[in-house]
Formats: sequence, C-alpha cells, structure tokens
Amino acid sequence: MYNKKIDEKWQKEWEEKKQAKFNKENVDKKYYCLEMFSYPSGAKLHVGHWYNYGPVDTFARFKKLQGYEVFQPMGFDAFGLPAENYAIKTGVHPYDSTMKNIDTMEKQLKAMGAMFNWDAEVITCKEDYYKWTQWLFLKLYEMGLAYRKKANVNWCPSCNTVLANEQVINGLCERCSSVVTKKDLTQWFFKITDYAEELLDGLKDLDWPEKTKKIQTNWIGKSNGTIATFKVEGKDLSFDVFTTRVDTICGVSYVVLAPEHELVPKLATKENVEKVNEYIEKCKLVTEIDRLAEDREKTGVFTGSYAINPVTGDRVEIWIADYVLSTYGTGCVMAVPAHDERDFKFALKYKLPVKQVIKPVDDERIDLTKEAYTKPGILINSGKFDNLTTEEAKNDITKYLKEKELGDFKTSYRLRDWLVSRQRYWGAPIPIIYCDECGVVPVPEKDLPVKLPYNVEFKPDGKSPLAKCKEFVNTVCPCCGKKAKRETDTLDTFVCSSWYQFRYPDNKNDKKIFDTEWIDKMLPVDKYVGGPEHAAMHLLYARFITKVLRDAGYTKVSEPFKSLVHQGLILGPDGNKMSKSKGNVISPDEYVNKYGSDVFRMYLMFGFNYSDGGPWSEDGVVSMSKFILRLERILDKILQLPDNDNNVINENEKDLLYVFNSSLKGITNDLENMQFNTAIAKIMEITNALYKYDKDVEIKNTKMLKELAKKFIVVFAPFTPHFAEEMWNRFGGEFSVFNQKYIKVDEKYLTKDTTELPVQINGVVRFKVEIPTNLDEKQIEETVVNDERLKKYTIDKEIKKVIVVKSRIINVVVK
RNA sequence: GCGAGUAUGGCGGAAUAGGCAGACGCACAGGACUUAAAAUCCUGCGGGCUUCAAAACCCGUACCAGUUCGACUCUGGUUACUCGCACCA
Repeated sequence: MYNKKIDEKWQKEWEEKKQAKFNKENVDKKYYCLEMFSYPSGAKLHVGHWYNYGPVDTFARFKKLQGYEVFQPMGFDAFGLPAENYAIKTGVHPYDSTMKNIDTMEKQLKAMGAMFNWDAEVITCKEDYYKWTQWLFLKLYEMGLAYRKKANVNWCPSCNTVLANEQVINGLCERCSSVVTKKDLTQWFFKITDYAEELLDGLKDLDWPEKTKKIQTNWIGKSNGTIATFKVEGKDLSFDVFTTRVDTICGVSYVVLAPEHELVPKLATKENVEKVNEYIEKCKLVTEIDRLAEDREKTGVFTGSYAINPVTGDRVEIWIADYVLSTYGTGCVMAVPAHDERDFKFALKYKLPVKQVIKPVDDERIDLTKEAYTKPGILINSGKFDNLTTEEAKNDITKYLKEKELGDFKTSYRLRDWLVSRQRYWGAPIPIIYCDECGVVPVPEKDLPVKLPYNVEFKPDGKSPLAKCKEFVNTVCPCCGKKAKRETDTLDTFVCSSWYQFRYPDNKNDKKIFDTEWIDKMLPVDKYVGGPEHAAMHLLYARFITKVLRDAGYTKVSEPFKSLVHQGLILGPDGNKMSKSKGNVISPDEYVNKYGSDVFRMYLMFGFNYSDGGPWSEDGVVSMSKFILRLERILDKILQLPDNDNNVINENEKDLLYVFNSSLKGITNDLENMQFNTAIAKIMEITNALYKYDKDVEIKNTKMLKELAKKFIVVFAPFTPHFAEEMWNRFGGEFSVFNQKYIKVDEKYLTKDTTELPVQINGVVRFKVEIPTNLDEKQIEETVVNDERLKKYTIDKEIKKVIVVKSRIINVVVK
C-alpha cells in the first residue's frame, strides 16, 4: 500500500542512480525549468514553497518523459534582512541561522521527491557565489552603469536602511510596514534607466502573463511629450519643463517647481525667501504616506520671481509646491489650470488666473469655473496656433520651440535608477575602496571576494554595521598602496537574485562568472515559475542585468526568462492569508508524514486552478489519499489477473480504450498549459473506466488490460512520482519509469462508429440522435428531419432552417 | 481617480474556435458487503413544477440590454470583489 516508506525507497534509488543529472551531451534537447529559489528566512518549507515546487516538478518530469534533457536546479537566496533581524533579536549569527535553515530546507526539498539537480545548487551568501555578485558590480562600474550620488532616498527607520523605490509600498516599508521617511545620503545606483526603452520593448515578445507585462509597462511608465525652456525674468536663469500637453502652452498662467529643485534658492526674492524656506522645511517633514494621501490639499508658495512663456512671451509667476515631484520629468511643470485638474485646484486656492485655450470639438458645454477641461480639442486664444487640433498643435508647437531653440520632443520614463546600497550587515559587500589620494577605487578582480567578516556588531543604529568593524574598513589602496577605507554598505539582495539563472548551469566555475559558450546553450530559461509579487522587482532587475551581461559580451541572451507562469496563493482554511497571528498556518510536514509526498502534491494540483490558488481544505487531502489507494487497488487487481487467450476488442474494450486515449490527449494538453487540476480529473476518469471495465466484463482481455495499465502508469507518473515508480516496478518495468517514452495517443480508438448529437429546436436541446460518424452534413440533416421526435415541435409550424455543425450539434429553426 | 482582472450548484472547480452548462472531486442521500461500524464497491445529486413513478415543461453561469439559428463565452452599460499604478505634468 502506498505510504511514506515508498517515498523514501524511491528517493534513495533516484539519488543513487542520479536521476536528476543533466547530461551535457544532450544539451541540444535541453529544457531549463526554473522555480524561483527559496529564501531561507523561516526554518521550514511552507505550503507556498510546495505549491510552487510540487506542481512544477510534475511539469518538469513530464518534459523529461517527452524526451527533453531537463535542467531543474534549486538554490537559496540566502542574504537579506530577515536573517539579520532574527540575529538582532536572538543573538544567533545570520550565517549560522541561515546555514541551519538551508540544511533543514534541503532535507525537506529532498523529501518532496522533486527532480532537483543538487549538483547545480547555488547559495548566494557563500563566497563562491557573492564573489561573482561583486564582480558583476565591478562590471557595471566599469561600464559606467554603477555610480554614486547624493540623493534624497527612501529610509525605513525600523530596518535602519534605505529602500529602492520598488520596495516602498504605499509609503510603507515592503518588509516591516513602517512609515518610510526621506534622507539625504550618498548611495550607489545602477543605471537601469539606460535600458528603459529596451526593457519596455522586449516585453512584447515574451510568453509572460499579460498582467505582469502590464505591471512592468506601468512601472517603466513611458510618456512622449515636449520639453520647453522658460527664462526667468530679469535674471540669467532658465529652466525646462516637461509636458505631454504642449498644445495648452498658451494657457500657462504660472509655473511650479518642486521644493527640492536646485534653482529654488536663486529664485526666492528677498521679500519671499523666508516664506519659501519655511515651506521647504515643512515639506521635508511630510512622510511618504501623507504625501500620497488621497485628496490631499495642495500647498505651495510664490517665489517672487517671474518666468517668460516661450511661445506667448507672457510673464507668469514662479511657484514652488510639493505636488510637483523632483524625481519625474524635470521637476518643473507649466501650470495650465483651464485644462489640468491639479493645476485647476491649485489656481483656485491661490487665486491664480485661468485661461482657456482648448475648446471641445463638438462644443460640449464646459463650465471652467467648476472644473478643468482635460480632453483634447481645438485650440483657441493661441495666436497663430488657433484652430489646430490638440494633436496637430503638439507637433507644430514643439517644432516652433525647436526652431527658437527653446524646446524639443522628449520621452520621459517613470522608472528611476536602482538604488543598490544597503546599510546592513547580511549582504554582499560593495567592492569599492575610498582613497584620499586616488578617490573611488574599485577592488581589483584578483582580490575578490571582498569577504564579509564574521565577527561584527550588527545592532542597528543607522550606520552600516561593517563601518564598526575596523579590520574590515581599514585597508590599503590598490592603486597607491596608502591607507584607505572600504565601502561599508552591502548590496541589495535583489542584485544577488538578478543573475542566479546564469550561475546554475556553471555553478562551480572559479575562473569566470560563467562560461559564455556553455551558458548560451543553456539559456534562456524555458519555463520560469514563481509568485506574482516579483512582477515589478526581481523580474525587472533580472532582465536588466541580463542585458548588461549581454552588452558586456558575456552572453548572447537578451531575455533570461522566455516563458513565465505565476502560481497562485494558498490561503488558510478560513480564506485568509496564512499568518502566525491568525493561527491559520498549515504545515506541509504533517500531511507529508501522514499521507506521503505524492498525496500532498496531488492535492495541491487538483484542488485549485494553478494560477489562482485558494483556501486550504482538509477534506481535499483525505480524498486525494483515497484516490491514490483506489488507483493502486485496481492496478494491483489487473496485475494479478491470470493471463488468458482472450484478445477480442469489443464494445467494452473499445469504450475503455476510447476513455484512455481521449483522456491522454487532454492530459498532455493540460500539462503543457500547467492546468494540473483538469489533467488529474482525466486521470480519475481513466481510473473510473478501469473499474467499470472490471465490473462489466466477465472474461477480460488481460493482455490489453495489462499493457494499458503499464501505459497508464507512465502517463500519471509525473503526478505521483514515487507511487508510479513503485507500480512500474510491480508491473515488472525496468527502472525507471521516468526513463520511458511518453505515451502516444492511439488515434484509432478516438473515432467511434456513431456519435450522439444533441438536436436543438430554436436553440433549446430537445433530444439526441445517434449518427454514424461517416455521414455528411446533408445526410445528417435528413436523418434529423425524418426523426419521429421532431414532429411534435413542427405541428402547425414550418422548418425554416437546419444548422448542422458536424460532430457537435444540430439546430432546427421552426416558425 | 486611472488601468487590468474576476464573478458558474451547498463547496473546490470544469467547459478547444460561439455549439449538450455544471467534467472531475468534496459534501449529502440511497443500495451492496458486514452481526455491526469503518473501509470498499455501485447508484443518485442545480432549482422549480408535476407525479404512485416517470416523461414532458419552465427557470438557471453577478445584474440590465444587444448581436446570433445558437451566448458562461462576443459587444455596450451596471454592481461587487481582487490586483497594479496613483499629484507622472
């Protein structure tokens, strides 16, 4: 009887016989199947890991049976805040706790029985990995893609570190939900904005969920517009504004700069400087969460200076206001209250003029005392641009500005450079040395890795823990040999995970980050599976780094993940997200121990639509256990049937073979699309058909039956690998069932002599007819029209039309 | 506010390309086996109406319209929930 012992027996056998080994000579048939690696913050695998890895392993095994050389590696994203926070709380060193967790999780992953290639394992906190993460940093530095700048950055006061924009969720820290504040710091950035256009453009060819592509598209946030230069009246100063509605430029009634804008101190006049400074100070105190609050009242202050409209020559007030973001566009906007909602509200509050320059095309009435008219229309009050449409005017006005050298077409992106410095201990040290003589000096490649020291005081106080470790900080300059200091910040863990897909296939290379020729054979990843929460961060960063490596000449690959799938989320039995505080956490171990790993995996695959997930159900697991035992009983019964000479294929045999082959066709198709739930439904149908045959037929065709059973075992093997290996063995199959060829559909059993077709009268199904499969449409129509049962629907009526959809349906229209 | 998605029995969920709504499973009910229970095997199972029973008929995929011989599926609108973005100029 299937149980946990069977799991263990075959796991041992698979390991001994290296089932998961990747045979390099078959690389032309490679299938790189990758699941997002584990983050060993908790001590154990949770249901989410299982839901990611179990079903995908089924997919990988299916690919193996189809004849692919499957590469399915596993590893650990081992640096990061949770281990460090745990250390702060308990005093256990992050390295020790992480390694212990990895040890436990490896054991659990092995007990899952997935076909992971452990020879290819990577652990990001180990020297042989982070050496290359540091190398990657140096490469970016060399290419001018890593740079240092002072910036007003997102600061989490609880984690005591800066955060990338992507890590700020609604003004809160992604990890601890503290309110994020701002801080001026000199930090390292990666120039991801250089790749904005390509990152956007590359999306269209990817086999990714549309939603994920959309998230990335929004995140990159491309918009086409115009840049226009406003000169400051009476001063030798000017500034640029970015606008997507240059057609409204004649309606500019004031301009606004972000409070952080560098020109602001020069623009504040004597009378206004006090008010301006006061306002700037006030803005600094506003937290991200307040700033984002809906319907927040707009505030601002007049600088006392005036700007000249480059088209009309009009003189307009220069204001500063924090509704203008210093980080987008140029940090300055031209305000057109008549045609922009925000400008309108602001103008109303501060009694600034409103000038209409666009009128609706079809003369919809618009009351400009109450709201702004933001739609495109026809220009008015715009001098020589009058009567142009919005689209024409955008083009003409920009060209006019360009001629006068006061503007040009311009594309802006919402995407900002990736801030990679972290003021934390548990990460890869940034390989940079600061020398009084030579300035910023990259650590030479031969000196890598810059080792993360073990004995460090990592209690957080806003400074990098490494700064307190003298042995680490103090070094000599690789250029001049004089005393110098190391960079003490570490790299964002997303840097570590942005390139791991390249390291797996060549994880032991100690000469290079990876071998280019080999990697170009192994990449891209054919199927990448992980949670949708990584849509904007990990997946964007990994694409960026791939393009950087390509441009550095290390690979030909431009996109790392050809095809992407997101699994859903398994909720607690109460329908809420699993959390300790809610007490609804399901532990996989309990179930795996009780029912076996195959049962657990089957339940996860059968109970939900894979990409939706849903609430956990206790009953579902029990029923799945029952199903596997039911399947085992009928297979054992077939196995024990004494052989006979009955070779007939009659109706019963045909029915069975029909169910088998049509289900097989469906299963194959479902697996390709990761529709595990429907695939398992079809496995159940085959099982039910075997029971039915067993019940209905006294003298069985045992030869056919036994052959069919063996084929069936191969078909369901990816779903229940241990159980299937066991059954394959019982049926005398040679090890391993996964070395068999996937079963082909036998088309001859898919066609039946007659088909039952539903007959509709005016679109409502009334009865069914048995139609020989070889009849054509005309003959089918005749059969139906002459059917006795049709008569009662045609009394006093006339048959207007008969629609025959071959092998589907017949619709008789009567009136 | 903008954008995207989802909505199907008591429950989880199915339904190529517009063609039998509810596959498969859970729960429930009945039967067989059993001294009995469990397990197992078999059967039934959207609602209504009718009936000794059945056939037949009517309603039914969030709601309201539309296109079509035919709509869970396509179009327009409404509601609810989920997700993404959010003062992006």
